[in-house]
Amino acid sequence: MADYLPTAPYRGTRDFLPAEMSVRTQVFQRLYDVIERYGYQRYDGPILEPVEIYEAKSSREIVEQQLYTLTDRGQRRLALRPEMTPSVARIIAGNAGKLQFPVRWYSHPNCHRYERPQRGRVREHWQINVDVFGSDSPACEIEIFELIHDMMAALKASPEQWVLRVSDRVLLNAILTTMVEVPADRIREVSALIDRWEKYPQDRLGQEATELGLTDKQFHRLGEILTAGDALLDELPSDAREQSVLLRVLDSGARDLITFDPMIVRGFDYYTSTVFEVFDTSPENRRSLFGGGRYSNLVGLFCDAQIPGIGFGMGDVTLMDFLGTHNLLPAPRSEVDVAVIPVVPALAEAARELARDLRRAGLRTSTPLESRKLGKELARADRSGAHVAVIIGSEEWATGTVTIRNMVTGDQQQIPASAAPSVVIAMLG
RNA sequence: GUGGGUGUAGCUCAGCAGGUAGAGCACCUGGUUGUGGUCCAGGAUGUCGCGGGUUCGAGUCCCGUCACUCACCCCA
Repeated sequence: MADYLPTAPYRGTRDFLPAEMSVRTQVFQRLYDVIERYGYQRYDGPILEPVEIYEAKSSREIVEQQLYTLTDRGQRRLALRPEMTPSVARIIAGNAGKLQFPVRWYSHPNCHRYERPQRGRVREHWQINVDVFGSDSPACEIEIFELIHDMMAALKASPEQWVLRVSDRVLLNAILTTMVEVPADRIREVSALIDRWEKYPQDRLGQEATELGLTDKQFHRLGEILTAGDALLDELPSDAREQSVLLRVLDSGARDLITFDPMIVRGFDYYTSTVFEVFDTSPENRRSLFGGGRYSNLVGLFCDAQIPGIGFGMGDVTLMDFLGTHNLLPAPRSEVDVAVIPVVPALAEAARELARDLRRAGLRTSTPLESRKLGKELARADRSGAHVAVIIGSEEWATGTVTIRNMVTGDQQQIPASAAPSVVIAMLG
């Protein structure tokens, strides 16, 4: 027996058959529509990038363990993009001279990371990226947060099904420095610990805090602060208040769009102030649907210009889990609206002729590729989701008429062939 | 990279004190030579993930391996 090649896609990647593709297309189209309504324009870039653009500012874990890398025939080190933000920063830097800032851009790239696949995580995912470049204004934050709310509304998600949690690294640093007295060289490690605060049990958190040099008193104080919620905002040091973009958002009318949560830190090194994530409130989906933040210096890797950016990524895997969990997935579209079926092979030409008229009227129309019995073709038409069948019989065709069958009710009528497009459209409406 | 669970028909799964492999759904044919979805009658389908071991005999026990899956790490 021959050894066949495997039919399963490479681990962590997915095939999308038409039914699933149809669902995805509908979901994504709703999101594109919302994003474009805010004036964001779509761009794209290469899936391959020089490794160096990730080494400087992504997370260490991604570069060291999750990057797909290769060397080209000219010994250049390349990577399959694990995320889009460094690419878009590169594109912005390379074209800064001809762009009118602030720039609003979005894209929908596939990104690759070498991970162990599990719920919400695969090796190739499709991530909608939305970014604003060239503005430090808190208006960027507010617009992005409003946009996220509109995207979720377009998916018919209700507000209690998800939560937008926001923090600010500048604020967090000030809190750690002044309120917990964390030494400057420990800020980053303590931040990473905070990122895991909800996942680890208290004793493990305490143990790691001790290893980082925190006293029991400092650890206790940290716990108080992280769980204080909005009350924390009232006891902030004044210099933190002045520096934080987020506090200006919280003082605005956009207050109700977000939940302030100092436990949001995020892993990417390039975030400089605002950071945020969207979570499903349903417990089986524990990973974030959106993740993003403000990055002041990323474009600086590529040029002298100081062009700040803010944006987020939204992954298809966690999104589809969310929609599935809350029963928000749209139904796949049918293959066709109408099937034209000749009763005998000799009428195949007539069927194609009529199908041509139906297609010109905008109807998605099929004709049989194989000559089979009428019953077989009707069954096929039914399974393809066609709501209407047009049956072409010999005597009828000779007199210029066809039979129209409503596939849902089974009702049939004879009509002039020339009236078929309008009659079918009326039946579908 | 670390740990747990699962691999039997196209799909969902049953099978177990080790004794020659099953159900439902789907599929095919006919009843209906110009009528699908219902109904009736019949039918096809498996290297029981792979390799080795124990045994008279292994889907069932043991070892290894691969795949899938869940969790950790990290992140969409």
